[in-house]
Amino acid sequence: MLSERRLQVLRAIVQDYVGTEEPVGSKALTERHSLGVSPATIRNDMAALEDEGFIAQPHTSAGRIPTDKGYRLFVDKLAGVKPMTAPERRAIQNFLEGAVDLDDVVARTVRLLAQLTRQVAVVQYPSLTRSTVRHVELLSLAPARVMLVLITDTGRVEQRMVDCPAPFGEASLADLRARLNSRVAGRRFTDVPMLVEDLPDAFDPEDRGTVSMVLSTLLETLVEENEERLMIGGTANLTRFGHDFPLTIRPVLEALEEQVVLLKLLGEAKDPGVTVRIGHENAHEGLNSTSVVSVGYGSGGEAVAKLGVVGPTRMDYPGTMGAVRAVARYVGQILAES
Amino acid sequence: MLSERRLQVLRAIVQDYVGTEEPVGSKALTERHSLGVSPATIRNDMAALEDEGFIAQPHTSAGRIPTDKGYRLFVDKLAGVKPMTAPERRAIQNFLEGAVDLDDVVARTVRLLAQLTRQVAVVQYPSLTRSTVRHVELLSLAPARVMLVLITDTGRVEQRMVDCPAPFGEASLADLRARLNSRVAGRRFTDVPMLVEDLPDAFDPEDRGTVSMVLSTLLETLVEENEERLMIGGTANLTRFGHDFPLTIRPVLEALEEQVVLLKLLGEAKDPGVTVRIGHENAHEGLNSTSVVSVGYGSGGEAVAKLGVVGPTRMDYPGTMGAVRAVARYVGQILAES
DNA sequence: CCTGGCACTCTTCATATGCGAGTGCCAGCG
DNA sequence: CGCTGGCACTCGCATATGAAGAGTGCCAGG
Repeated sequence: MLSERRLQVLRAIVQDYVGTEEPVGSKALTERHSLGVSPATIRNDMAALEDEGFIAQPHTSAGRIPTDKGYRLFVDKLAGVKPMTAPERRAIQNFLEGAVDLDDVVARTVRLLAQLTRQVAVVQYPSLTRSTVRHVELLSLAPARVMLVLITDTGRVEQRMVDCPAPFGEASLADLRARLNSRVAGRRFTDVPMLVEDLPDAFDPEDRGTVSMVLSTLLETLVEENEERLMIGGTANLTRFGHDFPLTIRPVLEALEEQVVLLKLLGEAKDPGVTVRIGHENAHEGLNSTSVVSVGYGSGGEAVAKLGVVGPTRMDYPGTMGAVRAVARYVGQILAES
Repeated sequence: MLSERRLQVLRAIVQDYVGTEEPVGSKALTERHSLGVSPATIRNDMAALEDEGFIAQPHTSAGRIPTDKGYRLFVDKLAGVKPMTAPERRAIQNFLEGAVDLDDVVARTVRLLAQLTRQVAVVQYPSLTRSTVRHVELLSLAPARVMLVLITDTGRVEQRMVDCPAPFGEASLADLRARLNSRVAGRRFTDVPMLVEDLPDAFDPEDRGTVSMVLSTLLETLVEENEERLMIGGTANLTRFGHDFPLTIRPVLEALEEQVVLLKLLGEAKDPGVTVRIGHENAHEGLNSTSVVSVGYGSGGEAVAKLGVVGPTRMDYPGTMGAVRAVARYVGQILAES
C-alpha cells in the first residue's frame, strides 16, 4: 500500500501535468506544492510510484507523467467531482431552456458540453427501448401504400413506408389505427410485440396480410431504432491534443465517425454515476490515448441515454466530470418538462 | 493571353503538384510530361506564369506550386470532369440502394462521398422550400394539447407541439385535419400560407383560436425548417491535409461545425452544374486554404438541396467533380423512386 | 526516514557546414 | 524570334557538433 504522502505526490503530478502538459520533475513539485519535504525525498517516492506503474518517464532524464493506471487511481481515490459554480449552472440552464424540439435539445447539449469541457462532446439521442409509445399514426398514401408514423414520449418521430399485399380501405385503416393505439399507446416498447400479437385475427381475411405487414413494420422500427443515433461536436478541440498531431488525431476522428464504436463505448458504462474510461481501458484502439467521461441521463429517474466527452487522458478529470454530470442533470430536467 | 504551351505547363504543374504534394521544378516537368522542349524553355514559361499570378514559389529556389488563380484557370479551361468508371457507378448504386429511409440515404451518401473522394463530405438534407406537403397529421395528446406532424414528399417528418388556448374536441380536430389536408396536400410549401389563410373562418368562434394557433405553428415549421440540416463525414481525411497540422486543420474543423457557414457556402453556388470554389474564393476565413466542390441534387429535374466535399485546394479536381456529380445523380434517382 | 550533494544521462537548442534542387540569365543556334 | 545548354547563385534542408540544462539515482550523514 502506498503511503499517504506518495498519494499526495501522485495527485500533485497529475495536477501539474494536466496543467502544463509537460513532464514534471521532483524539484518543480516541491516548489509548486507545499509537501514539506525535499526534492530528494520526492525522488524516492517517485521511484516507488514508478515501480508500481502509476507514473513513467517518457525518456530517461525527463520528468514523470502519469500512466493510465496512475490516472485511474487519481480518479478513483484522489479526486472528487468538481461541482459547477452557480453562474455556470445558470448559464447551462439558460442555454438549454431555449431549445424548441428534441433535435434542438441534443444539438444544444453537444455545443454546451464541448464548450464547457473544451473537448469532444457526444450525446446519444434518448433511447427508445425504455420509452413508451405515445401514438401510432397510419396514413393512406395510395390504395396499397400506407405510411406508418411512430411517436414516442420523448418526442421522437419515426416513419416507415409499408407496401400492402392488397388494397386497404380507409375504413379498415381507421379501424386498425384505433385498435392499435388503444393497445399500445402509453406502453413500453418492449411490451408492444406481445400486445399486438393477435391483432390480425380481428380483421377480415383479405385485410390480414396488410395488417400483419403493418405490424411487422412497426416491430422492425422499434428494434432498428434501438440502434441509437448520436450527435458529436467540438471536434476542433482535438487540435489541442498534442504536438505529434496526425498520428494522434487521426484514429480518434476515425473512431468518432464510427457511430457503432461510440455507442458501444457509451453503452459499456453501467455505472449509475459518472463513468470514466481511461486510455487503454477503451476497447477501441483509436481511443487508446483518450479518456471517455460519460453518464446516463433521462427525463425521469431512469436513464434513457448517455452523454459524455472524449478527450486526452491528460484531462482535468474533476472539472470534466462535474460538467458532464451537471449537463446531464439539466438535460434530464428539460426533457421531463417537455 | 497565354500561349498554348504555357497552359500545358500550368496543367502539368497542377497535376504533378496534386500527385506529389511537392513543389515541381522545371526539370521534373520535362521528364514526366512529353512537352517536347527543354527545361530552360519551361523555366521561361514558368517565369511568365508567375508574373501572371498563376503559380508561385514557396521560397526562392524551390519548385512552383499553383496559386488559387492557377487552380481556377485549371478548373475552368484545362480540366474536364472525369467520369466515373462503370464499376464505380455500380458500386455507388448498390451502396445507395440499400438505404431504408431518408436519414439513411443521407448518411450513406456522406460515407460514399467521403470514401470516393477521400475528403470531407457534406450533404444537405433535401430542402423543404421546394418540396410539397404530402400530409399533415394532427393528434390530440390532451384536451388542450395537439401534436402536429408534417410529412413531406421527400419523406421528411417534422413534428411540433401546440398548446391550445381552449380545449379542442376530437370532432373539430378531425374536421380541421380533413380541411387542412384537402387544401395543402400535394402543394408547395411556399403556397401554403395563402391556402390556409381563411381556414379559421370555417370554424366555431370558440375553436378559432386553436385553429389559428395550429396554422401558425405549421407555417413556423415550414419557415424554420428552411434552416436546413446537413450531415458531414470523412473528417478523418483532414489528417491528410498537410504537414503543418494544427494551424491548418483547426479552422477547418471549426468551420465545419458551424452549420450556418456550411449552408451559406453550399447555398452560394448557383451554378446548375458542379460548382468549385477555390481557396480565398470562400468567404469564410477558416476555409481559405480549402476548396469546396458542390452540386445540387433532387428527386425530379429540380435541385432541392446541395451536396459536396471540402478538401485542400491541392485536390484532384476532375476526379472530385466527377465523383460529386455522379453521387448527386444517383441520390436523385433514389429519392425519385421512394 | 529524510536530506544535501554529486556524478551521470539524455534531450534540446543553437550554430556551423555541405549538399542538392532549382532558378535566372546569357550567349549561341536554328 | 524562340529554343537550348551552360553556369553561377540562392536557399532550404539535413546532418554533425557541442554546450547547456533538466532531471535522475545513489550515497553518506543527520
